[in-house]
Amino acid sequence: MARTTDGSGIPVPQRLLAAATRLFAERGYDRTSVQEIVEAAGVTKGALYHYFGSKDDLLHEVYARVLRLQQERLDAFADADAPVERRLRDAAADVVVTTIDNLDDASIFFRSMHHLSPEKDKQVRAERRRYHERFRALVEEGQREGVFSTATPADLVVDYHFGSVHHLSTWYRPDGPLTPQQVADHLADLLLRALRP
Amino acid sequence: MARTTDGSGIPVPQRLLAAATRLFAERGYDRTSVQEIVEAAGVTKGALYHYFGSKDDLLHEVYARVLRLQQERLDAFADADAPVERRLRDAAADVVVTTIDNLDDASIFFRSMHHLSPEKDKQVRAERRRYHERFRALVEEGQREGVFSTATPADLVVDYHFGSVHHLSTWYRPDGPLTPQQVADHLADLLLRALRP
DNA sequence: AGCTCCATACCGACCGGTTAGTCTGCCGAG
DNA sequence: CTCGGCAGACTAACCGGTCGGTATGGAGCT
Repeated sequence: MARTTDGSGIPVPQRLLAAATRLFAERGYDRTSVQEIVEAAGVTKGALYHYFGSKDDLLHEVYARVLRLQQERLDAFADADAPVERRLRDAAADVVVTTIDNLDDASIFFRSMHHLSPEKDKQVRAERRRYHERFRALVEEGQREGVFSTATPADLVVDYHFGSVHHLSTWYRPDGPLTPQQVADHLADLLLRALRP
Repeated sequence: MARTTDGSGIPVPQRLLAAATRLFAERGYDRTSVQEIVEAAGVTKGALYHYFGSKDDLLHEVYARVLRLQQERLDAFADADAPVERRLRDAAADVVVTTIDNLDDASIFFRSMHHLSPEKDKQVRAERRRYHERFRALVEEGQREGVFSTATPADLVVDYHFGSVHHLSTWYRPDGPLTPQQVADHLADLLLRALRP
């Protein structure tokens, strides 16, 4: 067992990351002190600065984890063997579901980007761009095939949809009337309906 | 002349508000010190605390200004004498244009809500809710008349559209290829296309 | 016209409190 | 004996907000 765990069996770095995620989402990055993070994780500052270089590093880790997950899932849906309208719909719905499943991550993502150091900000933006472009490629593919309207530039269509995803952390409440899957279906529907030729 | 102005002729309170708006949008509320604000406005702390009760007050003023403007414009469009699809379209496009025209306000609005004191937060949420409901009423009206699809709950439609408005401050750049009006037309188009029965 | 008086507008040194990050050293495992 | 893993006291830098003081212009009286 050793010193990397307490009674819970979860290693210290992960406990710190989990505590930071929750607190960043709750109070925001600046309003969360490292003291609060280490207390929530049941350790002290020594432990935090043993594993992470700075408070900023912690935030970056949250971003890296989210981006990795979303990119993997998007790639899987985009590479599937199905008509493009089906692949886009599945991808659009999936990002809604996974975003709702990780609403804390989403709040942090969209509210705290500007707290990253310039280099980390650059790195995150680059990865987001890759994600955006993969998604856009799906729209463009459908437009070339004639199954999607070309009235709106693909870039704008992607931003339109991700605006709504972004917005989820503002209004979605787990105790509301709609399940994550229902919301996802509706939002994917709206996207596909807007794209009808 | 007197002491309420410097060479620019703009009164001190407005200079403070303008400086705060720019800085809050640039670096975020917490990363902006009152010292920086007063320096940008060309005064000292004494002046700031003479006109405003707290730093928080300054933020609240920004919100109040934005909310008032948007609500007035929405009411004007919603009350117009025209078919509902036209009124919704105009309102949807207008909020995009005015948001782009005040991108700083928009960044602050969506990124710094949680920095407001509980009471002010409550007040802002209440006004936003009124705005949301006015917009939703337009969608519902069209749905009742049969000119809009009822496949998606009106609430979700409104959140879908405002997600994209919210998102503008993330990606829109004045030096990009699209004018504010062009973006507005496209986004309003997407909304109306998604609502076709 | 001149003088007094006071409200308004603003200055800037100062205070209590908080923060991210550092550093020394202990402890248990191998 | 050594070394990763961590504890926790410490520091230097700020930060929001306060407060006594100063300058200015106009109202009221004579």
